[in-house]
Amino acid sequence: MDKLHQALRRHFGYSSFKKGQETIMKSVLEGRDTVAMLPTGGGKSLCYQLPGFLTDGTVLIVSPLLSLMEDQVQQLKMRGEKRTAAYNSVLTYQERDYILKQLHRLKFLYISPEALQSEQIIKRLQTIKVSLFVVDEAHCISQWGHDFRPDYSKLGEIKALLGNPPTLALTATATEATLKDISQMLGLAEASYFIYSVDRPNIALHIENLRDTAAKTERLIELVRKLQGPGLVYCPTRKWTEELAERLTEETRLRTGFYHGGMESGDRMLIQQQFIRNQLDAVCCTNAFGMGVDKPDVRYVIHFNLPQTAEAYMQEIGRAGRDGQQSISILLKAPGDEGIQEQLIQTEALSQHDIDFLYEKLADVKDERALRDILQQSGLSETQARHFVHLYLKVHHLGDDGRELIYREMDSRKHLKLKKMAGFASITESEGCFRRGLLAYFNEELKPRKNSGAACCTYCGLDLDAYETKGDRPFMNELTAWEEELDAIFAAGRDRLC
DNA sequence: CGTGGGGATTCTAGAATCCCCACGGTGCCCTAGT
Repeated sequence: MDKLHQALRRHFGYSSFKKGQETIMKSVLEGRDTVAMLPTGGGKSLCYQLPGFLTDGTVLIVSPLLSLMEDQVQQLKMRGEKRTAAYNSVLTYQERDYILKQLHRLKFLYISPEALQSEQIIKRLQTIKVSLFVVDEAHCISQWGHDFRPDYSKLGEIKALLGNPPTLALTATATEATLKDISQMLGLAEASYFIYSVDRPNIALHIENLRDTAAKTERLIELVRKLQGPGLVYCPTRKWTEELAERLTEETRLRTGFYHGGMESGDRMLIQQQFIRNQLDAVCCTNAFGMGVDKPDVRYVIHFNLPQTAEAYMQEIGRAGRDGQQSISILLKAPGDEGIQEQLIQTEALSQHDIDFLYEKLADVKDERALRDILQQSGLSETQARHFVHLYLKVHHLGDDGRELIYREMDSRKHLKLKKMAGFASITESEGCFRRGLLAYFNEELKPRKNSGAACCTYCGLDLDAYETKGDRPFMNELTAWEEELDAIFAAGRDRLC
């Protein structure tokens, strides 16, 4: 048995690797920069955890969500690896100080791109050996780094400040253009690429065209009532998640919840936990729900509106059928769906006129905080202000006025988003196999389907009845929920005592 | 594009109606002053 297999057995208790894992790890262990795309549930974290055990130094993992970091830290600790920590705003000052002092003893350190901007932590990281620089959910670099979370675009600089340690970028869904963007932003000129199919053959792809929103609502109720759960319903706005959850509860009597970014973090955790523990049959959610929700048996994902991009669609339907069992994704369309999305993109970008106005207001302000305060008072949203400040500081650094560059950047971001949106809309409208069209967007060819039991898509023919509930289903039953709750409390208590 | 909050207007002194405008989705971050 070779070193990798031995370590796999010793640290994780597995006897074999999943597809792709071994080649990716070998690349990492040879010290090469590596970009890897593995399907959801393909065991991405193992790709840096195992090499971490086999090399000296600390593995630094950039992660997009606090909850994701906490989950990973907990899992590693449960496996017996105590030299693991997450550095973020959840910690108290003392806890943070402790981590900074103990940095050289850590095997795995999880951190957000924002926390990684702190001079203090960079200075400390420069004194230790970073054996591997990992960017988890690396598509966030491309998806968010340009505007929503600009700190993602600075990871390349930080990697350089740390002496360019070997780097591993991991994602489940990316087009060729996104992968290029990731490598460019991280400064990976000569990375090795390991790209596996984005296709999920066990998820049937269904599209239904309906007259209007009212018709979609009726159809949704009918579907949720009939389909084998549990399932997710992706909604376009926060308000829709709440309204549809209420309608579904009334009309189907199933246990339905809602989830969006405007909720208290405690409520968000509760819904996630209830969904994972099968205490909810369906969750109506915005695109906030999903990353880090590792539930194997989600049976359906319904989209109440067109997602903004094909990447978003793939990611969201990918939350179904991680156990490999038959699952279905249903896209409900109605004329005018794109209008709302398009308007969102249009209003988010600043016009030349806005930019001129801001330039006059800012004149000689140099301090970043003062900049942001003035921008907030100008009626910009927080996201708009952050995006502008990011570009403003970047072009000022170059020494000229930079206005032209900002015009162009804003405009090209907007057009790129509109293009992606129109691209996905046209895939859903074109004649022919939907899966083929979708895979073509990711530069993939549809291979002959081995598993003849799995349906492909609406065009190729699928039988919705096959996805209906079989036998009795657990209707709203407070006693069951109460007993499960108690079990969970006892289980948690036992863990603590051990 | 579609919706909803809020201010202004209306006909006749407090509520009904209108119109305009803002908003819509994704998450990190101790900022400062109690």
